[in-house]
Amino acid sequence: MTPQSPLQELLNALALYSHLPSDDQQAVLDLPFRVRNLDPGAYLVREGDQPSQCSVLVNGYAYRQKVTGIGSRQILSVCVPGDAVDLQNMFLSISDHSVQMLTRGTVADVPRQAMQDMVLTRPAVGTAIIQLTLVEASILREWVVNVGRRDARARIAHLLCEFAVRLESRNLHSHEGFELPMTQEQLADATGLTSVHVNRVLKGLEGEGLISRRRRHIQFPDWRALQDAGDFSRRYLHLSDVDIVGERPAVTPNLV
Amino acid sequence: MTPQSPLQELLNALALYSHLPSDDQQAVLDLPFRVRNLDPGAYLVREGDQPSQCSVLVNGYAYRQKVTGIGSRQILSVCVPGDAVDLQNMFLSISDHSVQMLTRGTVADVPRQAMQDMVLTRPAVGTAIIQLTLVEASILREWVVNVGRRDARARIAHLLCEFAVRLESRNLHSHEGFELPMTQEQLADATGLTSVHVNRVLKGLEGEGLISRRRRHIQFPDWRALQDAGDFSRRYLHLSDVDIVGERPAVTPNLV
DNA sequence: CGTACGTTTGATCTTTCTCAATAATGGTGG
DNA sequence: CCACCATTATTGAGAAAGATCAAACGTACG
Repeated sequence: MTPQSPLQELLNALALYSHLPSDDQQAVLDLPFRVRNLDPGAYLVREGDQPSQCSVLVNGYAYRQKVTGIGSRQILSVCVPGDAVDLQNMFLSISDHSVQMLTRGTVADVPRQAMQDMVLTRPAVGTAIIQLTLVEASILREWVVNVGRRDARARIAHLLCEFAVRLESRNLHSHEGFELPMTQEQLADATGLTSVHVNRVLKGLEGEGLISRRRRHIQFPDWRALQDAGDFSRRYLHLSDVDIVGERPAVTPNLV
Repeated sequence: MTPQSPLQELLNALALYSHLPSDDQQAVLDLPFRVRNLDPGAYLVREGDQPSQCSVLVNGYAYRQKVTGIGSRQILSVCVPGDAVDLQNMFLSISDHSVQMLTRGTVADVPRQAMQDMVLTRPAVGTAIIQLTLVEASILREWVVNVGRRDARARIAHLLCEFAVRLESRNLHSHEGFELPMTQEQLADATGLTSVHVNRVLKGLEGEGLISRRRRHIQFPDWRALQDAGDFSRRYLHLSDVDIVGERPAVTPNLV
């Protein structure tokens, strides 16, 4: 509603894991940046690049990706608004993967040096950024498990659960379900399957009453059953173990 | 040869990615710690734990691991001497995965607070630790690709290549090859395969002349061909893009 | 209105898993 | 030093999940 800095989203993301003192918050908002509007498929970073800025996703979705020697693609994670897309590149010079827009959207480019200075001189911000990075690593570990040790049905169900909870934790979707910003082929590349098989699995889940679909809009008529099918537990998202000890069901009231 | 602090290994690991001023080096060596000897299979951290110390692997090997609801195990990474096993737990309270010893070995437990203070008050150490964490994340991304988009033969070949290069970069094995510290079942859990199939693939690689084996000792008669089979490029290990720009073939003279 | 992209469906083929059994190997106690 | 036991490695045969190939169908958009 109210006009706000594009970097407000970044602040929200950081606030998920730590409380930032208000001068640190201000420092984040005062970061220099330049805004860009991007189309689906546009690259934010390319594998091998040595980027001089750190892009923050302001709105829209993006994904991390790597391509094998024989040309198949693996999607490594989906970035949501507020994600700092290449923290990696702040401390490692050469990017080891690519980041592309999934939907149309906007990013704010922050000079690498400014971001780095802030992380190193403001312990609270540094802690928050490290926490974000560690949560991303935790999600990555869960993806290894998903792709390595679950069958197709569980992989898809797990991905849908993860996405729903992550969106919910950032207040990006309503109880009604959400708009999945990916094609079935992208879903396949995220789960290590083929698009043909993804299609069949989705139909299967729909037939079982675990999801319902109208185009890419997904709803969860039986959230509990979907979690079971996907062997999903939100623990690895670390949504409530930094500030608050124990469960905090209020975060996703309608999904518990 | 010379008696040295158990934390020397940690320092070596940090030095791989940054040059540390000598007072920072000393600060690392001055960290308080307690040493423990552990048998294979011993847990360093359990999923769900809230550990109060950060363990550094001094010698031997360990692995990160998660178990799915139906009981299958996925190995997420192999830790080598010098790895700080739970940096995660320094900034996130609840561990999202387990770490177990692969071989007999020793760890040095550093109090969480001491480690955290050092990271936050010494920018050079903080930078080095963040770099280590980011390289681990990069390796994790490559594992997602490996498990998600490569066939069995490539997965095994890739794993062998990665392990060889990582050991080499820390001077932990000779040109002759190395002692693989894993059973075929653990290899299977690392690659999302079954031990039966791992066995067949290993025999296949041996038959093709890409590796040779005497028990768990692996040699590489045709290193180039093995890399090709595994679609392996060491770029994602970030071994030479922090301090030094461009390739530095000296790191693994016999493996290039 | 047509074109491009995404989805859906069917038929067939491969890779990898499962189940089962046998053979090495290393460690241990006598 | 040797016999025994628990692990680990190896091999075979059959089953299954998912891939591949091919085609038709929708839908959005210029």
